Amino acid sequence: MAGKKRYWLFKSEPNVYSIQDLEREGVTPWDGVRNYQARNLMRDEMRVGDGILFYHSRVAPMAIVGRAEVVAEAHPDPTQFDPSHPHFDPRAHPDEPRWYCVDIGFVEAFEKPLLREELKRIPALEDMMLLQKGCRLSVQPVRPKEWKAILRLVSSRS
DNA sequence: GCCAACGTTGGC
DNA sequence: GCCAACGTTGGC
Repeated sequence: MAGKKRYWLFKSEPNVYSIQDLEREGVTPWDGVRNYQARNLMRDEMRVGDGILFYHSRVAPMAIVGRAEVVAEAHPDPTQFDPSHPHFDPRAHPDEPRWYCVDIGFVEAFEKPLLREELKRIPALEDMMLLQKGCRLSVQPVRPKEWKAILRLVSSRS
């Protein structure tokens, strides 16, 4: 039996990979993640069909800019084996991969991005991981009530 | 650009 | 296995 649908938030610097890039490509492997906590979430927790909020970080204005979904479960991140790639990891071997990634598919780009500044003012999002001080996790879980609050906000503005 | 918060590495 | 040094992330 399939598990219950879960929700996630993926951070990305738009100069590196933006929601427009995802819209153009349709599907992309979320490679290059080199953090064990994020890897474990992708490898062990994510299932096809899970919802993803796409967040633009380190840019003004920082915002949730769209929605994606998990379209393929975790597989070894190919960039770890490629010596010419910036994310090459000499400690990884094909028979014992160290890093994994899921594939994500574009769902929608929000007409009006939800700015970090306004998210901070929404009571239902008070405990959201994204908004906690010092949270650097680039792939993180989102609670169902947070997902609902955010989608409600999106539909109320379009 | 700054720097606090955090994760990883490596000497012991 | 501790922990200081180092590197990185990412909000501001």
